Amino acid sequence: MDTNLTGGAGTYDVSAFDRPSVAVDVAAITARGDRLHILLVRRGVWPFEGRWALPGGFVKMDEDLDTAAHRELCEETGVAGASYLEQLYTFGAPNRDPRTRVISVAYYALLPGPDSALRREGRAMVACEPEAGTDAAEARWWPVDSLPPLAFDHNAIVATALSRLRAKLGYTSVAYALLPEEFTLTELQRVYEVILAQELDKRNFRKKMLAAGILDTVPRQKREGAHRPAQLYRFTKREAVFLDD
Amino acid sequence: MDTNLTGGAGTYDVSAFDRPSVAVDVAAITARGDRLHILLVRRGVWPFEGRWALPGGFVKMDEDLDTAAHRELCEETGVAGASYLEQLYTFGAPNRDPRTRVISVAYYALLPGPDSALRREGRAMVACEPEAGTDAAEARWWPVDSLPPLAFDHNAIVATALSRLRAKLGYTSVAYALLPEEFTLTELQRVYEVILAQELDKRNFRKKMLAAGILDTVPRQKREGAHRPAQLYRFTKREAVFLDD
DNA sequence: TTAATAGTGTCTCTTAGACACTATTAT
DNA sequence: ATAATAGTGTCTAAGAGACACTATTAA
Repeated sequence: MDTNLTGGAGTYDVSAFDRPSVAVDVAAITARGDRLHILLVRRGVWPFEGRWALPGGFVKMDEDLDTAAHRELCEETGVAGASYLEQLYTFGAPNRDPRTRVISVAYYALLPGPDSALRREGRAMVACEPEAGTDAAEARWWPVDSLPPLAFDHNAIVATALSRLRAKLGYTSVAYALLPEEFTLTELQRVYEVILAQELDKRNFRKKMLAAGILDTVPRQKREGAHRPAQLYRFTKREAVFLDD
Repeated sequence: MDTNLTGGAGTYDVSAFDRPSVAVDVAAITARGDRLHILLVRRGVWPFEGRWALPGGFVKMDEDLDTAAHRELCEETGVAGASYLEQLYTFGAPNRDPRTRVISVAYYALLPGPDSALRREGRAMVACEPEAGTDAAEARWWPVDSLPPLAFDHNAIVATALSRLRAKLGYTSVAYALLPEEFTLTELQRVYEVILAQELDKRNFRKKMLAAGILDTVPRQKREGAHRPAQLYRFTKREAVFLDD
């Protein structure tokens, strides 16, 4: 075997070593009802055939990692409108995949729920043409607090994603990615409560959010049901900015 | 080409796809004098021959990522005593390496300086048998605020490492990894000042550290120079615990 | 005695959190 | 009128940060 790593300029034997495969896996998260949900696909092939897993797959040779994450999410689940996507951690234990050495770069994605998901149920997936030959047999949103046992080390990936999301909620405005463009303060509070899994005080919450200077008032109200209509807001920037600036 | 991905249990054609190579790169950080330093190696081979780079190399087929990071650090620089090692981010732009597609899992490592590095200079490297065939021609500590242009995207990796370290300093006890087992409060403060690149108030700093409950007083003093001796402390746990617990 | 560093307390301001009532709407 | 949700202010406690002097040692 010619391991020509030390040769002169331009020489490098690409096939000299066995190489691990590189995959991306995506934990797509949304808030609906009073729980966070994760998008899972049921595997149609060995290994873990029939088990639920995160959408994901192998990175193409000329493809950026972020691009691969978007693509796999879209191909396997039809979800195209991720409003936030962030690299999470790279999982590379030698035996995490029974097929061969697979190193997985895990991502998490945030999606706004279906309209008014914070009150009632609905269909969340945005249209996206699935490619032929995908391994996913079925895709479904699962509430995070009652997940089935997942394929590979995907339970660990989900746990990492949730703890990262909880942390980021504290010092950035990521919450924007789980909400529609315009929303009421009650809806915003609901997202925080769902992620943190605890009730928050209404007055303190509103004080803090308005003081943070990340919200714009929109000259419109949301009227729904037999009660006082609610003021609508939007995030000044639809990106995750740091608080305290 | 037989792309047997969908076959029955146990069948999977490992050679079906072109695969990227996977490397680890390590930003090893220490504090000496009044600056942070990073350990760089000068490349002896194409590409970027002669340029300085982070120690790193390809992940072996059956090797954990963390293990690979430790190994590369040790092989290329002789540094074996990293007291903290954490995965940082995975860099995978398709053209970050001119040889072929290389996806790099970046780590950062923290090392205590040589004895009293916070006052005077010294030799920091701990013994470790370098293996034959390493690509590194030379290894040196560089002050982070005057780095040369590095190979690949290594300047970006260093920047990421520093900002992560600064952030973690605020809510964990990682600082332990940059200090010897026993140290004075002044030395501890020095580490904080060097990382944050700003002076801190002595009284407030000591109040906060002692209140955090992560330090034990050791029944010993450090006497050095013509002045009052200083009380020695050690971290209750030599690991990065969260503050506020 | 001097030079050098160790060690110590108070006050102020900001922030987080507890806490309960009025306003507006549809029916 | 009633039911349902929107919207609002005060007080207290804890933490962050500004600030200056005394203590101990070697030479």
